[in-house]
Amino acid sequence: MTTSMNIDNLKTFQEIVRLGSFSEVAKKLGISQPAVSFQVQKLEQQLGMRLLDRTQRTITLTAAGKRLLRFAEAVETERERLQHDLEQMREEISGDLLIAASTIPGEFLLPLLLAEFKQRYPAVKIQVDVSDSLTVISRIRDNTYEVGFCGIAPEGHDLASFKIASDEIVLIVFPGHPFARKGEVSPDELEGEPLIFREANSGTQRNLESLLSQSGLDIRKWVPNLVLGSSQAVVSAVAAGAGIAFVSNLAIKNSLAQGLVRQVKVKGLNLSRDFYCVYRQERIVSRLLKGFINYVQIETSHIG
Amino acid sequence: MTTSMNIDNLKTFQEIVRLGSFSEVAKKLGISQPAVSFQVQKLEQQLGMRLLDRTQRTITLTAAGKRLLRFAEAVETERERLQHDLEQMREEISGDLLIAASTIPGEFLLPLLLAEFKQRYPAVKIQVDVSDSLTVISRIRDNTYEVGFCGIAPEGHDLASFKIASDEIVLIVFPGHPFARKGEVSPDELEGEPLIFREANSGTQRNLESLLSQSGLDIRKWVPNLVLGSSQAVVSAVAAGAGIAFVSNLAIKNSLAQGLVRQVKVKGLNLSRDFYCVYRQERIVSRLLKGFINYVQIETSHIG
DNA sequence: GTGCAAGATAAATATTATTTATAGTAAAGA
DNA sequence: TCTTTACTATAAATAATATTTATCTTGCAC
Repeated sequence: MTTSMNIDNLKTFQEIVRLGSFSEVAKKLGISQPAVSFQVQKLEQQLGMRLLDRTQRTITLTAAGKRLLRFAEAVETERERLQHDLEQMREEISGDLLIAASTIPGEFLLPLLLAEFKQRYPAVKIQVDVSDSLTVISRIRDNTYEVGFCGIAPEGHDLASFKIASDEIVLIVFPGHPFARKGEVSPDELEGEPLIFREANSGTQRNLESLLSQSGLDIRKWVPNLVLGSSQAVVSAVAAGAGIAFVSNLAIKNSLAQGLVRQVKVKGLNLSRDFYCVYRQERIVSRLLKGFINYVQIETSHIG
Repeated sequence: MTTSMNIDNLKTFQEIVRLGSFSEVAKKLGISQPAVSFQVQKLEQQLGMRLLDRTQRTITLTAAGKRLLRFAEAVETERERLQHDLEQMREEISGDLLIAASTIPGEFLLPLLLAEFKQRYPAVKIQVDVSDSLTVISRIRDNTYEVGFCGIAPEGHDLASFKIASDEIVLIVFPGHPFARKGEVSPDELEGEPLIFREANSGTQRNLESLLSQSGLDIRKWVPNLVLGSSQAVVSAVAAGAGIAFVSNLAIKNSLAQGLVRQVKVKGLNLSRDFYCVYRQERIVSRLLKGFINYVQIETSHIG
């Protein structure tokens, strides 16, 4: 009966008092009107007192409501101070960050991560250089870069690392394609299918080729049906029915959910890889680097 | 990403700092250890910063963690003040409360409601007198009582009322009884069944008899197999297989959920009724009465 | 190394909040 | 007085979140 009290509910309450209307508040907060009703009911039940006398046209605070309003304001003030101080602590984090990344992380993982990081720590300047996984690791080892992101966990005790994401190269087809119904195909069946690629000299493409050949599938013997300039373009082309393609599952989350493309298993082919954040433990001296690694850890902690 | 912040999470956080151990906190708060982990993770994600450096043996606050702790303490202080002031407002509510109630509300609804009310407003003295629904209404109308609870919504504009509960008289049998499998029986099938009753002169029993006879079912022609002194005793006897009985569904919630008895429909019999809280609008002058009615409204608002 | 203690994680489950659709209600206008 | 309107309340379904149980990982002590 004495359940948690949610700070959002308090904000809703404050807005109600300010605007004098449940539906206005709902509009303003981008939730439905019943949600506002329920939030008030929850507060009233938690406190065991009526907070608002609501008639059709007017909403008046009860004595208890007035008291709660003061509480809400006090909490709000404190919360703003907290926010401010934390910002402050983030501002203190400034400087340059030198990041080495291999293709997939550099293309799919880092853009989002870095955008959010920059928003939180605006004073930080970031440079990302893309190469392959082995180069990333050796550049971290020789101190050319401070942090690296790659598809190989480093050996040896000089480098620390943690997993940031799981990735799998998958075959995608457009939903009307015969493969879509089968769900799984054998490598032989792929021959003759119109394949869509990235440009042959792009990192993603080279990566793909080497990965597939490791699994015994040499895609170079297939003539590409279409060669495009970005992974997103490849996905769009598949969705449009122009052919089939191998892509990272990190690139197709949305398109899959929207049903624009279908994922098809290839028998005997398992191209899942983990990606790691790599750094030299003893290089973590700057607050910036420490903050960045903390940040990456927290933001990726939910990933399998 | 900037989701609600829960005051319970703050408390958990404070406890962690105090006890220095997730599992201890879990034990103390009566939740599982992973729940504590998750709460901390949620806070860290909301604030985008690491709050606790946790190694196997020790847990240390980060700078951000220290700041959050101060916030948590501030909120806690404010919450205690709020609590205190609301108690105060409740203390001011004192005096005598004269309640008239008909049998079912008096027996099933009010005990719980009044117990909680007394706990909140300890200074209040309550007297409940039980009679039948019509008497309740006329006693409210003539100002003998201040509030009434009965199974009839009053006519006329001098009395205000609102629904507090829905009740249905149902036939219950023990789970092994042939009726239990059928789920529905006709009134004729009831003849010869061992019926269990309350004493003939109890309010509940008289009520039941009149209700059933209104539906064309005269139970007085059946000889009771067993006569008991309380509704709970009747339910227990049915659960023990001593016979079948008509009872209010308000009395069997638990027993039903535990599978001790089964509810059986009787064809053509619909004995559902609503119960109301009744009062004279213009008599609500005392803070006590107002507080009581508010309280009842809030506590029963979830009822269909 | 082996075992232990403490936190992290995964998957399943329980709980809670929110939405959509609908009902109910007082006030305003015809 | 009847209808319309502009609100809030409610129900049922759904979505989102939190919690639990079971298991895993890891650093530390022995």
